[in-house]
Amino acid sequence: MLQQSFTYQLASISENAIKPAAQLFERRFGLHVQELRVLRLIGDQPGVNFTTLAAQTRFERSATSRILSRLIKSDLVRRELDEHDARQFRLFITDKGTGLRERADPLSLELEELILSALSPEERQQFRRTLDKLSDWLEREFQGALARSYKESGAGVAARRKRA
Amino acid sequence: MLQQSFTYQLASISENAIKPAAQLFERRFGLHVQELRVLRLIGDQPGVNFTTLAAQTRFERSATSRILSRLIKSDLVRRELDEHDARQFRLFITDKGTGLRERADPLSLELEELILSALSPEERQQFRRTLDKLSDWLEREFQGALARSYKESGAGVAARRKRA
DNA sequence: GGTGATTGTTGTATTTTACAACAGTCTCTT
DNA sequence: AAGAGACTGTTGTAAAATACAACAATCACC
Repeated sequence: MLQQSFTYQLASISENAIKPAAQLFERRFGLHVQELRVLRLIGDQPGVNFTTLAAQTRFERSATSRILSRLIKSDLVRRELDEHDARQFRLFITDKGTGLRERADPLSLELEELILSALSPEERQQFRRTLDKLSDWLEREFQGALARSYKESGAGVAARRKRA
Repeated sequence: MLQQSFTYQLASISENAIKPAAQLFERRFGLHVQELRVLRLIGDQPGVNFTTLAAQTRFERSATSRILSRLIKSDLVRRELDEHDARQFRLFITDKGTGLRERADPLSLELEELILSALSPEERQQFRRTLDKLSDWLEREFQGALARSYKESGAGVAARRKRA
């Protein structure tokens, strides 16, 4: 095979791993992985509000909001008004939601096992450590470093984007 | 932070790394990364035909076809009819395309350097090895292993998909 | 009590992605 | 040599994902 760029390789791994897994979840539980992820975030942080939640999902607030309303309609999540601030909701997982998680979480772990089964235990450990390190750096520093190294005139950027 | 699923972490790394890089390329060269990738594939395999190419891009043939036509219109790629089979084209990179690559490729390498700069040289090496191993396994075996472990009735699958 | 900020939702435009139909060409069979 | 079927690459279009901005309700502060 050709010399593969690292970023491409990463993208392709994550796609090859995620897509089939996502389909499996959808078939089994009738839930998109994104919904499952929001469900988990709420389950792990009883009483979160929307803004905090949306910041963790890495999709748009609007998307998060729609996912949320589906979860509520399916009775997997419920929300209460915050007693101190009527603008906010506090979100909780329901018993039904907990039940779903109890079935879904083991499958997630199994799948992860399966994906990583190509690696030896040491490799696996090392790999996770490296991933942690890398994702940390990417979230915190990378964007800034990139901007510093490759900044261009604001005008140029804006102009190009319009045209495209 | 919460216990992160491995697949989610991968996706988020690749997104955080790729998106800003892609924007940079677009600003600099007026080319989407996908187009750049197709350009590279053609440059590295002078005379490829469309089907082979499409199999390597990991997007749809239709998408590949449209990307290709943009590259041709921009005079970065040219195509000849295959002399033995009039159904096929053979694709070549043009001088203009080569010129573009000569400017774009170094930037790719630099960016990759920057992304991986969080890791020590040993980590980096180990990381790439692991990625190779993993992507290999995912491409070759994983889908099959998944199907074997988690197969469900074909009817059920089809039915569910209709409804969704 | 009025101004500006914040919370979460909704409408809508834009882009991406997928699917399927298609014309042209080939291969193989009879 | 003619017809069936398979292949190549392109195109139209539907569906889904994504982004953006407007919005009503509420708050906080002067």
